[in-house]
Amino acid sequence: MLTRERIVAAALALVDAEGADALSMRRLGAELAVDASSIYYHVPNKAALEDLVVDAVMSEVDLSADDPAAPPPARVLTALRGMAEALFAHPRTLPLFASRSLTTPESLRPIEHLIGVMRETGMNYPRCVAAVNALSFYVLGATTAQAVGMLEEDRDARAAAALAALPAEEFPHITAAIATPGLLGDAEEFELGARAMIAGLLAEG
Amino acid sequence: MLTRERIVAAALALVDAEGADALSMRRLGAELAVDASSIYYHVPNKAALEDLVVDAVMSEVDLSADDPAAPPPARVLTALRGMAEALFAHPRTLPLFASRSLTTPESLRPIEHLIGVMRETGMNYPRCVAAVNALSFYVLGATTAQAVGMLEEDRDARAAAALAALPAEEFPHITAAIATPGLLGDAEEFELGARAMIAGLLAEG
DNA sequence: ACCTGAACACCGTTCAAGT
DNA sequence: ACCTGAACACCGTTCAAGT
Repeated sequence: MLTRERIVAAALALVDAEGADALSMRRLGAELAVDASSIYYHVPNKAALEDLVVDAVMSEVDLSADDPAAPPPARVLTALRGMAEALFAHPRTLPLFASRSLTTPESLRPIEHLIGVMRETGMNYPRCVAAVNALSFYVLGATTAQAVGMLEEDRDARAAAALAALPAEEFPHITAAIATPGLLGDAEEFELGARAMIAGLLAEG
Repeated sequence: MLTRERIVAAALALVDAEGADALSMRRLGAELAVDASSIYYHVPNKAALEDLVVDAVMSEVDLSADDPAAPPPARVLTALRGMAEALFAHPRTLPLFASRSLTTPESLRPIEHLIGVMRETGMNYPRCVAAVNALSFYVLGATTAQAVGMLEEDRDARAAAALAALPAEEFPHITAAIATPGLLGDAEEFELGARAMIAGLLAEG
């Protein structure tokens, strides 16, 4: 029996293994030993399926490390770490996050959690939402930047070549930045940026 | 005569008018009154074309408002405003930004500029890059959030319906946030988040 | 040098028909 | 209720051939 769960699990596995471009209804059907058209009985269309893949990844976020007694900045940092961990476990789904949206209660739980923590600082809702939005995009950005290294196959040699070909006189900083080895590990870099953003966003509350 | 410039201009116009999904080599060929295969003489493939569309938008960023004598935080804010303005002028290209990368000198100029300004605070290169990365993703995130309102056609009614259907007991904050009218205009919200991030990122320099 | 046409190997989606 | 098969209207990319 085909179920929505089986379909989503197969779709996520396919994206993990071969990238977002490899996800097609026909290919997915083959993977499930079923005709492509059968999928439409369980999922309205491909866009909805992509939403569900994004939901599945976001549902893996572990919020159990939260200590409700800790100060808000520490709690937010813990939550962001949890998000980064889940995203990093599925780097090839990252492009989907930008164009798709969260649709299930399970996947919206981390967002609910973050708004709740921000809220305890006395910030009003519109500002909480803006702050959570900024933080979420930071996590997505930092995770994407880290994933670039491990996904050379997906990555365009073109982009790297373009950076390398940049005239050093006109682009001294980019040139120098490329030449400077990352003094910080990825994890430390993530922490630094996250702490900075949290401090900034909570300071003006 | 077909040129790379004409192709990119037509591609950007097409995405602006009908969204990123409408961009196909065949459709673009029709728009240029040329066979789809002719495009391959000027651009290696569709991924490269999408890179060039992203480059074209980023090249529109106006950095002329920069005052080199101003303090770094003010200069960074000015640059982010310029980026947001350019992105907001082409909201339907935003999904492309997440999956494509900048490849031309013109489009990398705002990045070079930002790194340079950060650099004047004495921050080392890896941290400058991390900071600029975080700020860029903030601009992308904030712009995307703002664009959602004006692009209902692209937007899934599914996403909105999912939020509305969320059980209020389990998701009190999201429910409340939806019900709370945006007290801040989009522009003010962008400014607040941007100032907060800049303050946070420059503070620990 | 620049463009075309045909071909190859794919797509997403619908819908009558089967069980 | 659940799945299939065929069909429709598309795709990206290649490559010999034309001018």
